[in-house]
Amino acid sequence: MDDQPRLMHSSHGVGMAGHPGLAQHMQDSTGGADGEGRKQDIGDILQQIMTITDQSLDEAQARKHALNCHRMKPALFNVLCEIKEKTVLSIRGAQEEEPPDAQLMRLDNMLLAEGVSGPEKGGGSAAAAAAAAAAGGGGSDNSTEHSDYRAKLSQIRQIYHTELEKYEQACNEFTTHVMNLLREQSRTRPISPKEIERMVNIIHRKFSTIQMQLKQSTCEAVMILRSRFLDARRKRRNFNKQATEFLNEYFYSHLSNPYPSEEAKEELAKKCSITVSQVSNWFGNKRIRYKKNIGKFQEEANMYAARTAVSATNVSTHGSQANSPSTPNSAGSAGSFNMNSGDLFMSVQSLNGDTYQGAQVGANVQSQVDTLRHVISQTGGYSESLAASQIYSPQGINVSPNLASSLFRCVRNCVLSRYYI
DNA sequence: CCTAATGATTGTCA
DNA sequence: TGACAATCATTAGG
Repeated sequence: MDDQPRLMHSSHGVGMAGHPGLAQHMQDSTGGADGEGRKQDIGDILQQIMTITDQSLDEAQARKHALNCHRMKPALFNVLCEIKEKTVLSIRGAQEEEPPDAQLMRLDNMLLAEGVSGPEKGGGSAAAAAAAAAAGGGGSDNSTEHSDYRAKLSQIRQIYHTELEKYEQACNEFTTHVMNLLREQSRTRPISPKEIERMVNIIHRKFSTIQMQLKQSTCEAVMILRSRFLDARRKRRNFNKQATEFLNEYFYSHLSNPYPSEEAKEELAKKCSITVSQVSNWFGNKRIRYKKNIGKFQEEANMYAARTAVSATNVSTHGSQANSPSTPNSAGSAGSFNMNSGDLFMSVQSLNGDTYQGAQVGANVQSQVDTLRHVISQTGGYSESLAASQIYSPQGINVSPNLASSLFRCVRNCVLSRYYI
């Protein structure tokens, strides 16, 4: 406490606690004749008061009692009252009510929003979810990070509440102690109930300052936790295998136009447990990387084409519709788009396609043949659809048109010959 | 430890 | 605003 709690005088003439007959004493003390003797007495009393702290507790109590019973005590009391009245003016100005603290309100709001000072647990998880949403994160270990965040937040919450309780308890104890002390002192010096009340206010203000520091530290802790959580989410995590497969499936089956609509993105996001923006990122990356080096992705493309063909065939053979098995739901549409609508995506490739590598083409063709063999053996022979699919069209191979055409024919013949055996 | 793969970010353009 | 291109930063495999 930097500013000593000074006793405040209430309005003039208010009775002092424990001293209803103060005026009487005052009049008694002013009319005396033996001034010298009284001065001596007062000097003694003051001396005793000054040395009271040097004495033991029992001694002090005894001395206090003796002072209370001293015949000059009322006179001393009056003097104290006079001094107090004189000092009141200089003190009064310092006792203004503080306006509601904006910073405290901010802290309170934040603690409430973060679920630290809220009514019940669960606010923490909401905040965690909000943080996750803000980070745009998803992913497989989503829940573990959430629980980690929740655990840390509830730890903070617990510490906060424990400390708060401690402070409140200490504040109450101290207030009671001071009030008792003042009541006790009011027997020897003039203290009004209002002054006691003011003293209590001062104590409460001091404790609320401490509370604010606690709130501030808690807020800081939450912010640090939150930023760490968000940073962790911002870290790159590879998508799980299944998610990548879903994305690749879509990409290669829509190779002619690998630009999923918003709805398609949402559906993919749902299937892959990632966000729509992550889907967009993935397609953005995929398109550009595919375009940059088609050869590298050829095998992957073949694999997914084969896979979709297989699944399409399975669907068509097991399903009730037996009309057109050559048009698998996604691959088929892409294929037909490719053939009819001039394949914008791939035509871009043809224009700036400078990645021709002879050996690579050989490998590509070989891998295509292998894939097709595999597909045929799986499907029990179904080649027309595959021959028409964009993967095996001349445009689908990143070579000069003539070479591509001949290779394409070669592959198709190979396939057809196998089929017709 | 090096390197390729890959998800995310940023700046630019139509 | 979405796509693209370049780049960053992290992960994973040898």
